[in-house]
Amino acid sequence: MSNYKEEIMNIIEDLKWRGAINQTTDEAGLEKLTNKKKIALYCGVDPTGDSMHIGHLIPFMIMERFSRAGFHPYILIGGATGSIGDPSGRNTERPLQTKKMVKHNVEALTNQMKHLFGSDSNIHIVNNYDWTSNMSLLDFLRDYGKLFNVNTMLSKEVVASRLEKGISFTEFTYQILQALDFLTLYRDHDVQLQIGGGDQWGNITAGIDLIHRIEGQDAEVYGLTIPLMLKSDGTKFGKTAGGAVWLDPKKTSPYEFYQFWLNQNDADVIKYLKYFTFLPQAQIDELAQKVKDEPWKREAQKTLAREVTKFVHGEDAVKQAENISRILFQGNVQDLSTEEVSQAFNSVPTTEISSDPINVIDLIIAVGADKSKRQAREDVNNGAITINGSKVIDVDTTIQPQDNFDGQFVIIRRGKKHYFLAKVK
RNA sequence: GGAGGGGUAGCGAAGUCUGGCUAAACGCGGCGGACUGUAAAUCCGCUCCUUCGGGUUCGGUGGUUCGAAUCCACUCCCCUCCA
Repeated sequence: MSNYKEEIMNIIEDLKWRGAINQTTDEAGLEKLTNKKKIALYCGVDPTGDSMHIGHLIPFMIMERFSRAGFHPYILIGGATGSIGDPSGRNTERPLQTKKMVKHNVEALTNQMKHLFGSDSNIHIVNNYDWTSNMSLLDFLRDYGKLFNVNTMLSKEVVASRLEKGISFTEFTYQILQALDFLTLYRDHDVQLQIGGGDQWGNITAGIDLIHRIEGQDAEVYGLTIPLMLKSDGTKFGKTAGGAVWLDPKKTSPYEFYQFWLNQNDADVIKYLKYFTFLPQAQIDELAQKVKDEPWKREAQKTLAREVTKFVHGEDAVKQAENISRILFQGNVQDLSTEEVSQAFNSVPTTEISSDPINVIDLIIAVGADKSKRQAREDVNNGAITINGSKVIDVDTTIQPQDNFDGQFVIIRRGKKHYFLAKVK
């Protein structure tokens, strides 16, 4: 594979091709600047939860692209802004998080990010709590409040849309805090570009305005927003039956993560390849052609799953996920050795059972494959249940846990791809 | 404080006047199956629990009744308008 850095002519051109740009404050100016200077840039993440899901990857992929192209990205964790509440994207007031919770989330997210980008990454992580927490109210009002025109603040879409239902002064002030972040990063780290979701436009321009006011009109700063990621059917990207797809392998196993990407449909897969992988344009175009010519091979989906899993969980996780997938979908579990079972089912829900003979229905419940016996019976009657590779269609079947895999495991499958493992004590 | 409206299964929403035919329409979501490419779309089935006898449900409590989501009383919560 060719080097990403050499591959692209201009980062902005590349982002455009990848469909990663919704709007910019001055595209021509930004393109010119990025051509002659490896600028610093930032995007913010508010600690609204203690774990990241693939939605967080959307801005991160762009940061990583900048990083690989030699730029200097900063990821700002909103220890301050997160304790205020961003009114963007909401039509009601956000419940305040306790300070303790914000702190906990900040720590959790920071750790996850460090892990995601690796210790040798040149992506820096900063926390706006550091420059906000000790500012006095009087300083805030005198130094910055004076520079914000309430009329302008009111006219921002996010605020305007809330005026009817009401917005607290706290949330109203959010844009000032975010503007202050941009200013601080501009001063301390020469950050010249802020990136955010489409709903961040107002906050980003607030920052640019503030910098212009304080540092002068010729301060060269830009904003760029990312389009909302939607599936081709118009539904939200990144949700599955089980909820969000998490980056934490404890919450979403690498195998499940891999499967999520593998299962993307033809209409979306190229869009995701452009967005979530670092593959060069030529290779993606080639894959796009393959989707048209031989869709059943699912080359594009496989590549997408491999690349994204590699980025998030590493090469070994990809190998393991591919291995598990091959066994589960192409082979017969009965052909597996006991050793292979424990490998392949490492990330599958596992329950300990005794070695006594057990009724199928009870086994299904014990292992958590269904939540009620009623449902379990229905699934058996529908032919949805497979034990150790053979279909069970009689609800009165008795399973001998010791019959397979050296008496160590029983493999339960519900439907096409839900596997459960019973470990015999 | 005053006047109205509302709380029904995971969600949305009928049913309440005219009590039983209502474990409760319909839509969404979810699950399974068919088709297929571990896709999308479509189609079919299921979607409170059960030892399959039954049991427990319509904010809560108590009542009327042979019988209540439906009628009555009290109570809690939510929304809108007025003060």
